[in-house]
Amino acid sequence: MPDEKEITIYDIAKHLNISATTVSRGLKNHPTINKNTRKRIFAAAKELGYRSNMFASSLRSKKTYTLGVIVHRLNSYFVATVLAGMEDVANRAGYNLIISHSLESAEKEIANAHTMFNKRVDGLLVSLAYDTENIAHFEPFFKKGIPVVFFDRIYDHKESTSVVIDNFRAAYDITNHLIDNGCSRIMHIGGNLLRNVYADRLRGYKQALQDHKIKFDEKLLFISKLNEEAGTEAAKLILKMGGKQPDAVFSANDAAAVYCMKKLKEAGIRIPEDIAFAGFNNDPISKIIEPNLTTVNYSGYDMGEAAVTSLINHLNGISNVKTTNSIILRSELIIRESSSKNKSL
Amino acid sequence: MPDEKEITIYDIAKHLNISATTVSRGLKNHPTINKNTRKRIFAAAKELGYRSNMFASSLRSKKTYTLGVIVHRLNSYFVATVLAGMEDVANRAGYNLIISHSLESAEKEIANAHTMFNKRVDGLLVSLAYDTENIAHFEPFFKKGIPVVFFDRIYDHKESTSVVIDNFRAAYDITNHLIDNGCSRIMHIGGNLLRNVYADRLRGYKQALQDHKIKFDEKLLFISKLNEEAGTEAAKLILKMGGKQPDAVFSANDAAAVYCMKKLKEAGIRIPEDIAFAGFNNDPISKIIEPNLTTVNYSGYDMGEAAVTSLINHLNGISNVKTTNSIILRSELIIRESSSKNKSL
DNA sequence: ATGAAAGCGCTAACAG
DNA sequence: CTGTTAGCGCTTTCAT
Repeated sequence: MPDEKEITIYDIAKHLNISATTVSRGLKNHPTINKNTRKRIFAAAKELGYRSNMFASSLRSKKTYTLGVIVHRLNSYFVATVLAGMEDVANRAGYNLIISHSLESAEKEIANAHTMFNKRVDGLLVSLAYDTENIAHFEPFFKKGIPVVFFDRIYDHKESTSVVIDNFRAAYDITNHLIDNGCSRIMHIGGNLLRNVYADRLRGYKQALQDHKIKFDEKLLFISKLNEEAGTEAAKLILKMGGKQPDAVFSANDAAAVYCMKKLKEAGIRIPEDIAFAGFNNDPISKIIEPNLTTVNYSGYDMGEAAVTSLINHLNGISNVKTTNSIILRSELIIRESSSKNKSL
Repeated sequence: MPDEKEITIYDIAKHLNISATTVSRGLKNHPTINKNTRKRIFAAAKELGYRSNMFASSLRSKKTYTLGVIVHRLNSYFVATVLAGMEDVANRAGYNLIISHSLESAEKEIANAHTMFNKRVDGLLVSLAYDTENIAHFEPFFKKGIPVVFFDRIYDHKESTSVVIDNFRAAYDITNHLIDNGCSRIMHIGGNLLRNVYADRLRGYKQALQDHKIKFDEKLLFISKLNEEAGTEAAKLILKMGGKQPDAVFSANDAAAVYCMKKLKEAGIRIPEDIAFAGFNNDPISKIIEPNLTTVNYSGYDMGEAAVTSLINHLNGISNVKTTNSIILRSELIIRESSSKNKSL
């Protein structure tokens, strides 16, 4: 083992004939240390190959400069963009990210929360798993005053900030768009209603129907995991409907929409002529499927940025959870061929 | 701040009228501690709400039970699968993962390596960024005897293990497949040749050509970043070739293949009749594009599992980098419609 | 502007 | 099987 021994601030202190205290302060650019002394300290640190011992530091100072992130999955274009946004802001502020994923399982999310707690993150960023029923596993954070920010898949809680888009509005708009294109039997492929994103999208859908005097039909609601399998299942369901097939499908995400389209196309259904389609998220696959999928776009990067900014502000005592309860980001409807019954673009 | 004070092993010790040492050992299930005492310790820990202080522990023991992971990007189906495999094995062995991404930039990779080093990870798992030229930034790890395992995008280094598939062979096979389907002017969309994966795939492609007495044509080689833009560029290039267009394209990844196909289709080129296509990685989009894309499949999950297993074994002194230099995983050719010139499946 | 001393919470000898 | 002792490397009063 070529284990050169670690250089500590004491080594630097000895080397410079000053005290460890001064070195510690100097390294942190403490103002009470002579500028020249500081320079010498940094030079010595570099020369000796010093690296700070975060454990010793954290043990003492009780700050870790680490933020925990729990996402529902990693394998998602949207999530990856969020993480990129988070990392940018965090790094710029001197924080590091510990990323973990729940794989959509509440059980794993709970385990991750435990780990984060034990790693003593300074703050936590969470997008809930598909089937998380309550947030008891974050209670320890609240109790200790460790700030928790929810993003996208949020949970309303008086002690934490949420970063979201107006899912209700976006769903309302996209459903209206389908109706404007002459659709009236619109199927909705939704997700677990425990999750705000899916509950709100369903509400928006229902509201749009109601505002056009279209009666909500229970049979046209398909709640699922919104994955490939779910999309295929939805298609099978549609194919079994016989004459009462929908003339449009609004899916709460792009994946389910795309796999549903795929299956229907194989069965000879024409899109959008027979059935129009709309998704949600503007995933890259929405531009690969033919016809290209109408969807809702919102910036994961901005969301990540907003979430971390809010968290760090809070950590610095600049903002307060009591005043900032939620941050709403912009979203936009992207109309593509899959929903244009009249003309193909 | 509702900052209840932290419970330490001393609190437990006092509570139970035993020494801190015994508590420390008991918590770790040290065999020399009476089974009954252990039970009482755990009960007390739970009762008092104890949580271990990893900093104090790491400071003392010099082990962090943390593995660093540096991937080229997060936003990739393959990478996400790898991470899932890694997490499974790591967690089961009591290790945690710190994940970071270089966003394909060598500069960011270097910064990440620094961070990992300062966080004192017990071991490192790396898939290199697109343009990393050397691995000087991992030198500190080698020097300190911290094991580094490369996976997928590896770098041959005498002190570290690599986990890969036989890229040469896979590319050779897929090119042969195209030739067997009657193609002879096969274009290759490749990546940076600094990366083993792309260099090996190019070699496999060339070897297949040579074995069929087809001369390698420099004009049919397009080196790029293999992203959406690159695919589109490749398509433009093909369209400009006039009569000398290729009759097949083998892309070193699915993304470039798919976006190239998309552009060509818009221009009226028929696939596979005019130009056959093959990609690499079996990304979900390969099954969305029409016609479905022939590609090479290999399990990211298995790769993640293998990499972490190897790393942990090494940490436990079970295996040795000097004996295990590389682990080769299985891959398979998946033939779909995009390459079947004769009949559509 | 700098230093001395006292821990932060845990673990690793070494003793019993 | 259990306890005593002595730090790990750093930060933080409190002095000077």
